[in-house]
Amino acid sequence: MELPPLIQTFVLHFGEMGSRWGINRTVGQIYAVLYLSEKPLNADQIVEALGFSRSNVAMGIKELSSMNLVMLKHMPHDRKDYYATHENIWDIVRNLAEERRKREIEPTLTMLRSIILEKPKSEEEKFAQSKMEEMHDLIEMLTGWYNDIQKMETERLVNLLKMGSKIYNLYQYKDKLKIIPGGKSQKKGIS
Amino acid sequence: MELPPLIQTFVLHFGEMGSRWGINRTVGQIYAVLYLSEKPLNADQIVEALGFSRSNVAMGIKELSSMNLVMLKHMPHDRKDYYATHENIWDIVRNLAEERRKREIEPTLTMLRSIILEKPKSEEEKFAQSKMEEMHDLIEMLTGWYNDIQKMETERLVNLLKMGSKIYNLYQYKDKLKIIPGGKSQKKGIS
DNA sequence: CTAAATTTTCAGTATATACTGAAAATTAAA
DNA sequence: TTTAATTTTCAGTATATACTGAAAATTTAG
Repeated sequence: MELPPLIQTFVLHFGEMGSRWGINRTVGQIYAVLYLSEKPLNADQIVEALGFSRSNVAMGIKELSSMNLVMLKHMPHDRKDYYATHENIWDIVRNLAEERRKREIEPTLTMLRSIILEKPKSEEEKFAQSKMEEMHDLIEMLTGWYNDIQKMETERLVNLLKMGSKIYNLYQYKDKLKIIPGGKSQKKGIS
Repeated sequence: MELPPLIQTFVLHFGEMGSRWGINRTVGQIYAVLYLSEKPLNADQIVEALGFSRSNVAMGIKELSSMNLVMLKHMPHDRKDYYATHENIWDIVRNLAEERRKREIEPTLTMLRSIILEKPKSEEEKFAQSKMEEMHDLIEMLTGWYNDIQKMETERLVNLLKMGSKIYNLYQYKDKLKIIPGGKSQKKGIS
């Protein structure tokens, strides 16, 4: 690998981090190289940059594609496949979140739902079921919120994030406020 | 393992899920058994329930402790160590989030900060640096929001979550609203 | 269609991670 | 203290995951 040192540090770190993110070292490094590259790269360029075998790179790309983390591109007069990460970093965040929901949350929710429906055959099972129900309701609340957020435009989302918990200063007055006349619309309370 | 079938399903699922959560099967299953148990359990009871070796259970408990996911308890006239999960499920969520921040986010932020400070030696490095800066700023914004949220009382947090993106209906009027006289307090706009 | 370029698959192998039993360390009752 | 109960550590082994080269499949230019 003969990447500039500054880039190499990032790439290696991303590879290490990968394992904590459910992707392996190879996949993490491939993603990092693509993220930092100004132009899309083909598989041979990635091999060149990282020193993995061609087949390993192919598998890594396959995994990244299945996670919607890279896009296939083509260059004029070149039949090789080129790959790039998404332009907008918020698209990446949204994709990552969605991937995690699908892989880490959804299966658990399904499992919980089916177990909760069963009839408990002992006090032990009854207690366990109540704990599972609690977990189910919590996850459902969190994913409900997440779905709401996922639908928002990025600009609005950023505004909300920047406000942080200060939004609560508004919330506590939700039933007591009224818009000062003169704006585009008037509203009493919040639906 | 001779757990009731309903509990066994949950435990096995949690074990499988563990690998996607950065903990291994053993650790996931131990956690699941503790979560569903009405009383704290000692290591031998966990061995009994799951069929792992004593030493494997010891290591699993050690890892769960280091993640603040289990608490050590003692029973009268019994010198064995007993373990239990936190009572309040929100404490669990907060702990999990904090663990992830420490393990998945903080190291990356540190690495990004140090690289951004270096002088780029080529156009390629310059571009890479700008991408890293973008990533850094995004992560900082998200963790800033997260810190805000982490400080909130659970009840308030739940209210906010239930509102979801409807909160934005409030936000857009933030500079235009005034509290209807007669409430406990009055405020113009938001600090 | 044929043939060259390119990508993908997969069985075998290497590497990393998890698990065990035995032995060491710790704890606390006597 | 001593000693029995209990927990923890660790070297060796088993298991799972990652990686490779060679061969198969796919793609496209001619």
